[in-house]
Amino acid sequence: MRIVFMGTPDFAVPSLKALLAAGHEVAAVYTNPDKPKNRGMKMTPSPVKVAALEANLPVIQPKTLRDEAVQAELAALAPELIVVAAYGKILPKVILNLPKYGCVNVHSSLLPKYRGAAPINWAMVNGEKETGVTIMYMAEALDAGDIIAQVVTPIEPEENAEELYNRLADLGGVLLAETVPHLEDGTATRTPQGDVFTYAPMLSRDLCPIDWTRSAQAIHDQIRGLVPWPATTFELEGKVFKAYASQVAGETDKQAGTLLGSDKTGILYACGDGKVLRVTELQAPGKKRMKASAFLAGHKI
RNA sequence: CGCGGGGUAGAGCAGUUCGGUAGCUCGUCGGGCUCAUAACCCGGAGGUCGUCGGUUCAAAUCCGGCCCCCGCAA
Repeated sequence: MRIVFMGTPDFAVPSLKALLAAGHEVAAVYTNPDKPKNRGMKMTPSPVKVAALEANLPVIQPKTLRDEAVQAELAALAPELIVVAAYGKILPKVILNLPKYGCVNVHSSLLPKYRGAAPINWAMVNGEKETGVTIMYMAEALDAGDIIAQVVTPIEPEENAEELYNRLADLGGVLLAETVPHLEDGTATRTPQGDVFTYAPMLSRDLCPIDWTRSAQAIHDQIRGLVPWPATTFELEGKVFKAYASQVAGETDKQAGTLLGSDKTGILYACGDGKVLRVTELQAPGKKRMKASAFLAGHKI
């Protein structure tokens, strides 16, 4: 099938590769323009752009899809299907109606739960036991289209959002490759999402500070759910540290937020439910992310 | 020129201000102790102090160049 692919971050790369591996003709890859990032604000291409160039695919990076010239260029590619995976732009109606088989989206949640930008993180932060990937037809409202296919996966108790992200990205590619033939032969189903849904808005720094009065499990979910960005924060020795991994460990009668000390593998804090949280991976200001055991080798707590 | 930190033993750090024997914690190796240990005790190995040059009797430390790394910022 002749497909135009649209995506930007790492999450979209397995989907693109799955289409290629399945032998589809990818006429072009749309991705967000290179942006100045990192130290020195160097211009950085998106992961999808890198993957597309490796595959010798044409890359198109419009600033907006509302521009008529951009739309005409897309129409000229004559896609039979447009596949969108975390592209980062809203597709106007003219584009939604362009391809013969429509526009489908790979979304990393079990819709209608967690529509929006950060479904993986929110599912974990909220302590969900399972999540998944949904392929759906795209509608004008964000992540509101009819569901074509879903795959469910458990959220492992000690997994972090980065690991889950990678798993879901791969699952998305697999599910996409399975689904496209059904679109082509007309056996794909369409299930409306209904009226009940939730949103997973963009992550922000407001979500980062630890509230030690919450339960140890809730804080644990927060820490692992915000990896690698924006990362949960806590204060130590008057400085703001980031926490990247933790364990719920034992009980205490100390007040929530009390620094209980440290052991071989981490720094111990009292939480609101009388449980202890052990921070096992952290990052000091200006330093790199490291195991708490390494940090403790050079710092007395 | 976006802001900032750093390169010292396998890891994490101190030492640099004020040049003078390379140090701490962890790990590792060997031995001891213990019913037992990510416990404790004793002993050992392991470092061109990023690199090139300069100053000096003497440079991890002072001066200059170069290389590399990292954090913030999304």
